[in-house]
Amino acid sequence: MRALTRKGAATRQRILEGAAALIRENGVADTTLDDVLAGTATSKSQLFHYFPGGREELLLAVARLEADRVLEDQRPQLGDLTSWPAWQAWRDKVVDRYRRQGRLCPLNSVTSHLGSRTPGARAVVTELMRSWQAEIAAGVRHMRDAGEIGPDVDPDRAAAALLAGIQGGVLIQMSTGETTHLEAALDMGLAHLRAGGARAGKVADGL
Amino acid sequence: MRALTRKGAATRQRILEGAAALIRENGVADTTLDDVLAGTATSKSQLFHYFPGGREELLLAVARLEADRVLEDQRPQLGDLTSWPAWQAWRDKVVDRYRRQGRLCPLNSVTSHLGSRTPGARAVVTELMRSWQAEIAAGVRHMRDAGEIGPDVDPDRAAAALLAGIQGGVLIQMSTGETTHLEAALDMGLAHLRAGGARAGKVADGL
DNA sequence: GATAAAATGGACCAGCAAGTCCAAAAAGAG
DNA sequence: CTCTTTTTGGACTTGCTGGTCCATTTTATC
Repeated sequence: MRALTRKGAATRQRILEGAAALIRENGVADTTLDDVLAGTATSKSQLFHYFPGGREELLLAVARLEADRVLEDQRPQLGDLTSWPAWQAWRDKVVDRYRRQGRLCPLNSVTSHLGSRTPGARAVVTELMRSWQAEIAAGVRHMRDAGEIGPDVDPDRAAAALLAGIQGGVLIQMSTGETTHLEAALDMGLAHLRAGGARAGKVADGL
Repeated sequence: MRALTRKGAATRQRILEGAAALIRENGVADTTLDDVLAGTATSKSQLFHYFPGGREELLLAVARLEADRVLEDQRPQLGDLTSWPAWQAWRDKVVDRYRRQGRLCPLNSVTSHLGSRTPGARAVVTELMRSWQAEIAAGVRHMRDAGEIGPDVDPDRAAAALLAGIQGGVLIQMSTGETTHLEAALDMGLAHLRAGGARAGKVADGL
């Protein structure tokens, strides 16, 4: 049963990407299976052939696709947080990415629609957050080892805070359409790291 | 037409609160109008009598209700950010509130479900964010005037960053179930303010 | 080229949930 | 007490959308 012709694989991919595109444009709620069919020149039997779980399975696949995109769109900067200019470059890339994306956040849209019914949806997001945070933490660790950040800073916790700021910034952007909050959060997070990371009580002087 | 008997007002309220309770418990997607009817001992004609716009209007009303709750649940601490202990108390209250709330975030649930169809939904969130940020900013301003924070800190931008951290922390909690990120974001934000706000890089551009 | 497996087309079904309607009961006004 | 307005009950309609089914065509394999 694990057979899958080249043609079949192509069709599956076409459906998946077509669905993702539609959702990115119109949101999940306004994207029916028939829309996907029409938009990808496929028939219902094809969709259910490649996604036996129907709508739910398709949506989950789209979620995975979008989750991958999120990290990919931050490369290569995300994997190279080894100097302050590099951090700044990453920050700019993140802001730019979400500014382009506009109000719609396909991943949030999909997962909040699948909601609690599908544990898989949560897993996708959780996993994304985990690796995202891990990469940021690696950067913090690098800077700490390089002596740019005080040794008392917990990389994971700092990364968690930074990540939360990003997520919140994007969430707010979904309502306001502005990236103001995203930028403020990132800038504050970076400033805090640069200041040596809360060496409790001590204000950065030299630098 | 602006007639509304005492009995009528009570019924309307019963429907609204019943709907909110159901949504808080089961999420928007799994809450049908019939569920609301059953849960509030009302009939369909009543629902459409008091909410002529049907489901959409009801959901919007629920969104407003939940938005109000968010700020109310932070009082009186939110309005009294006048000392570091007070800030800490507020921080604890926020964490506690969302820890209690658990994975489900009714407001996010409702608005992301109404999505882009209803501009009103966005407006509710935007307004909530605006006043939330304003109250935080007032606190920052107070601390700055008291000399606890450097004069070069932009209260609005600091508040924006803090707010983004909160939102992101809650968002992540919706997947992970943990308040780790929320706490990390708040703690970092407060630490940063406490450290004097150490020159937050960019020039402020307000909201 | 024959046979099996996969891919495709599209009609059809079923259920649900939003919304409509009309008639009856209750409440208010005078 | 009567007349009007509001409130209520609940059956009914309707449209949409996810999902099923089977016949047909195409592709792989030997």
